[in-house]
Amino acid sequence: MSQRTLSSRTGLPQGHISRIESGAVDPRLSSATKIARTLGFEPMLIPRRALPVELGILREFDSGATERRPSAIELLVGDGEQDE
Amino acid sequence: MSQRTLSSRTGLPQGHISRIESGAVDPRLSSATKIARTLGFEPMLIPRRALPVELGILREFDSGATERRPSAIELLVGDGEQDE
DNA sequence: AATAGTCATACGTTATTGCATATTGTCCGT
DNA sequence: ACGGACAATATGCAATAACGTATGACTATT
Repeated sequence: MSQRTLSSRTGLPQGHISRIESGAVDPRLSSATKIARTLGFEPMLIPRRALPVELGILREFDSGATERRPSAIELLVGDGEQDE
Repeated sequence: MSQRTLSSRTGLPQGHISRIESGAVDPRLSSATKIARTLGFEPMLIPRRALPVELGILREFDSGATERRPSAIELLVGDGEQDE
C-alpha cells in the first residue's frame, strides 16, 4: 500500500508516515495504532505466560495466509484435515 | 505496583507515568512498550483474521491466572467451554 | 508532629506532528 | 534513449505535545 493511501485512510499526513517507516521518529501510541489497524492488525498486550502458545498461533496464521481459514483446533493440532 | 517502582524499572519519570495513567497524554510507542513489558505484557500485532482465536486464548489465560498452566489443546478444546 | 511513601502539577526542553515543498522513481510517447 | 508527466517518497520548518526536573499535596505510620 502506498504511503498516500495509507495516509488518507489513517488521517496521518504522508510525510509523517514516511518518517515512521524510515524509523526517523518514535511515533505516538495513537499514530502507531491507527496504522496497525488500517493494515489489518490489532495491537494487543499478551501476558508473558501466554507467549509460547501465542507464537504458535501466529506462525500458523501467516504460513497459511492465502489459504482457507483453518479451524481453531487445526491451529494447535495441526495435521488434521477438515473443512467448514 | 507503585508509580515510583514502575518509574525506576522503566526509566520513565514518575510524574510522566502519572500523566499516562490518568490519560492526560498520548505516550510515545517506546514509552507504552516499556511500561507494558515491565508489567509482564508483550505488545503484539495480531492479524485481524486471528482475532477470534486470539481472544479465546487470552480469556482462558486470565480466568486461570493463578492455576497451573493449561496445555495448548486444553485452551481450545478444554472443558467444552467455547462460544461467543 | 514528623517522617516516609504515595500521586499530581507547573515549567522548561526536546521531540513528534502537520503542512508545504522538494526530490526521487516509474511509466509512456516520441 | 531521451524527456515529460505523474505517482511516490523524502525533507524543511513552525506549531504543538510528550518528556524531564523539581516541587507540592495528601495519607498513613511511628
